[in-house]
Amino acid sequence: MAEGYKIPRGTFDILPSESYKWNYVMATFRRIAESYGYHQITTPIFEQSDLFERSVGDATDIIQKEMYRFQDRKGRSLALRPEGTAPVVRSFVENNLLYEKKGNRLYYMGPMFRYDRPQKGRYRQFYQYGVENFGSDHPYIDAEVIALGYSFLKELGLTDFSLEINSIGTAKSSEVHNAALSAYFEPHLEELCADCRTRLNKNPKRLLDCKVPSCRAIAGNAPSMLAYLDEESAAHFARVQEYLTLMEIPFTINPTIVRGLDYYSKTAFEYINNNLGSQNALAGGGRYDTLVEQLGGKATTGIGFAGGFERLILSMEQENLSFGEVPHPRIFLVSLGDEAEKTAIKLLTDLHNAGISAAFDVDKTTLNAQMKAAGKSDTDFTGIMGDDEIKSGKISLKNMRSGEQILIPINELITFLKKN
RNA sequence: GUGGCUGUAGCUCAGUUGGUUAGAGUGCAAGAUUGUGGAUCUUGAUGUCGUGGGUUCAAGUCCCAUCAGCCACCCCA
Repeated sequence: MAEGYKIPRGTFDILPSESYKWNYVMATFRRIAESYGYHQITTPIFEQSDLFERSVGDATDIIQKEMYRFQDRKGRSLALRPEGTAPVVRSFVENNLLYEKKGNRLYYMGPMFRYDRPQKGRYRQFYQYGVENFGSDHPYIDAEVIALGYSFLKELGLTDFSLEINSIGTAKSSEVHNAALSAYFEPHLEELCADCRTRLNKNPKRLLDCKVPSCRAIAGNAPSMLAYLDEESAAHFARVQEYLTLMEIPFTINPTIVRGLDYYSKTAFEYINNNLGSQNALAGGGRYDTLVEQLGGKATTGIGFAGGFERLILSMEQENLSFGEVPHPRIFLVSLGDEAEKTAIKLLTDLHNAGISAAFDVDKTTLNAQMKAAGKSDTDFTGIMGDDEIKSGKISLKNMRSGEQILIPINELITFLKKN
């Protein structure tokens, strides 16, 4: 480390002692997604930059200041993906997945990149899981996608979160609402905070959940999003709620949920954990009925959500939840003397070939040191071999949890370990 | 991108108004224990005091810059 290299800002290593947590949540997500009939899709971590500019929205912070953009040697403008939906839609269109058996229920996991100021729960390279469902605009599908996310969080044991849903209507009704908001806030321009003044032009809906008290007071009487829903969106939203109720999924309606990406329409939802500090969104998503067509595909509706693994693990740690079994060897071999060491190494090879995790510490020679190493490894069993055992072809097997010790023939060890 | 707090051993942290060889707990290693781990005891190793500059006879301590983490804003996963 003479050079003192340091990890880039906002990134982190997943160290060996933490990896099992990541594997656990990833495996759980995969299991839940597959139980809902979803199939995994993996897309590159970089794409043409205009894929994101056109879908996420030119004016959004994600595109304006957070995207890692670069040129390759041929001058192509590429970007490290800041989110997962656009690439999946790109692949869906490019590969005509609409016509594939496994094409319209997709899930993905992988790193995303956003040049943000790092904070707990917010990183420049972060890992997301998500699902996308194409081809049906039935409100049941909305409820099912929401249910998938809900089941996942529940399956992990999380309880400190809430599901908030909203409908942002169609692009048309949203425009009308924006106009109404502008008309409403315009006269109050002087009283608004600096952020809200820029929001007024960029995205008036954002004024609705400003945290500044003076803005809040004004926003209190502002025209609500729900009041401006077109008939179809309103009916759709009502039915989504009916299905969620039928599925016994608790939710609250939060008319200030906006979502930061341009492509959303109708249903929008977030899973919020209020103990996480200011980065409190566990996952979020919504319907995007025009995105596929916008990206050059046949008009196809879609809905999906994405969540961050970092915040998930943080929440689980806060709630003291289990990440499954901590990896440890099944058996640790201890040998005394040269003959025994040879036997141990042969046995170790057999164990590895049988797919049993087995450990051995050649550097430690005394029994005591080896036993200590065995204890530290958190092994289930320790197999001890000395002169006595070698002569009789047996191994002393100590159960490290109970302390019990038995003597069994070496050639029965693998069978024994598979059974116990 | 804005404002604030912090940075000393692998980890958690102490370090008095600037003063000589920078400490503790934990973890790590060895031994007590050359056929039995987890408890206890003994001993031991480990620090560019985030980095770079400055002030000073003297800087972990003061000043400036820089990097990083955290908190709030912003944004969002």
